[in-house]
Amino acid sequence: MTDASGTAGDTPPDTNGKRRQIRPKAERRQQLIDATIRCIAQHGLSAVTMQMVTSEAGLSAGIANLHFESKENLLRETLRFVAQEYHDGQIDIMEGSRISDLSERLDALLDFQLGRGVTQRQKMSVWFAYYGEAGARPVYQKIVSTVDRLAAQKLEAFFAEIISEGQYRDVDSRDLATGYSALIDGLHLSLLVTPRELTKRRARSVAREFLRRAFPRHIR
Amino acid sequence: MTDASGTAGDTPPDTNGKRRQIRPKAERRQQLIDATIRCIAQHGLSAVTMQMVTSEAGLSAGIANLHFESKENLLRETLRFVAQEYHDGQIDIMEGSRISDLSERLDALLDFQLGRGVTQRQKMSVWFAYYGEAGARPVYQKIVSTVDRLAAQKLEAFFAEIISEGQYRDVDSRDLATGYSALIDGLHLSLLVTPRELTKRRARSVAREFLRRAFPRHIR
DNA sequence: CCTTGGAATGAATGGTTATTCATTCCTGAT
DNA sequence: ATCAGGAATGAATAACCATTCATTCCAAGG
Repeated sequence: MTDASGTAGDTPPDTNGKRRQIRPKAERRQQLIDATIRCIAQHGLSAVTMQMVTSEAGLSAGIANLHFESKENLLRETLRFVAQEYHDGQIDIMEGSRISDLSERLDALLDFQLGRGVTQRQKMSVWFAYYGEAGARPVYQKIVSTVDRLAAQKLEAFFAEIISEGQYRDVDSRDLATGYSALIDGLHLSLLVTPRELTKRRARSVAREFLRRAFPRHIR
Repeated sequence: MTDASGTAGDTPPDTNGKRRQIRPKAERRQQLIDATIRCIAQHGLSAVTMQMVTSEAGLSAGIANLHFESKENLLRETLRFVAQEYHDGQIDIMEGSRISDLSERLDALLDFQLGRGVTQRQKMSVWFAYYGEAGARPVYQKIVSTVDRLAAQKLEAFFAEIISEGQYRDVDSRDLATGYSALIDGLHLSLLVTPRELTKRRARSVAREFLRRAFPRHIR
């Protein structure tokens, strides 16, 4: 739970309090990105310092600048990584060569979006920390937009398939995809900000109801 | 448009470049909160400095500490104000002694939530800036929770009225209220982060579709 | 076993920022 | 008109933080 990254693999026993380790550039970068995610989740984006990140990574002060050149760069790359991870996961399910049945694929998507991996406080915190700054930072907007657009298109195409298979009338795949995405984002937000009012279980049930009203013959 | 506060009234001609003005404490506080909102919207929460706020307010450097004691306090009060403003507006409509017809009241709610006042970039930016930090700041969570809970209850009661009037089956007012709130939040988020992909007009249509599927005899 | 390229370190630097407080000077009361 | 209270100012201060770079020392190739 304390070390929850799905990417950096095992943190080797950092019991080696002294010995200096030399590792490949890519690995160090990922290590620092993972540490940044944890710091943002724990202290908030606006409170994150380089000290905090490097010490969380168990490394020395100057190393983040060595591998990322600047703090801004590190934060940018961290956002890119989180955004990419989320959207890759979604797209993987939607392209769904893995699951052919559309109903099952819908379920899998829901599982992914409101399941363990994504709704971990860590990831959600990071997600919304950047959203919060995006209003004032075109750079962040662009990263999210780029990656979002593709996922939105895939979702629309996926919904179009379902509409066609189910012969649903009076449903526009684009509007529905927009609505569904917004709903999921909003549920993530509630889970993050008011966890007392909304359990994950209920969030899933709410999202499922949305889908059931749109695609009654594909859900339940 | 540049001075969009609904509360602080007119900024008097600050053409008086020199003369020192003494004003009631409450007025100065509001003036500083308004300036803070503008600063957050323009530069992002993490970039806001006291200098920035006080100079945006056209006042001297030390004044924010004089009236709010600390930066943290100023930010906290600013969040409280924005949250209060949003939820008061919502509740005002939902209690709706003003509009007796339920369909019309639904429309009014939608207008408020996705209309000019709320979806101004300024307000949305502030809103999500705080949400972003909320994951790491119990204080923010508490402010939002407190004010949110009441609005959620009112919305649920409002939906229950509609369900009763329309004899809708298979609809749970609580889940529907949760879903609708989440949808609106998510749409605000899209309008903020990816405005290119979503116009206000379409956001309203998406939200309306949600309501129409739940309450077909009350919408359109 | 050397040697060497360059990864990692961490103390030093310079810039930024919240906060303080001695001073100024409105303004309402007398 | 005068005065006292206290609101507002803004220069000074101390803390903090990103970034630099001289130095250290690992590890791969000879």
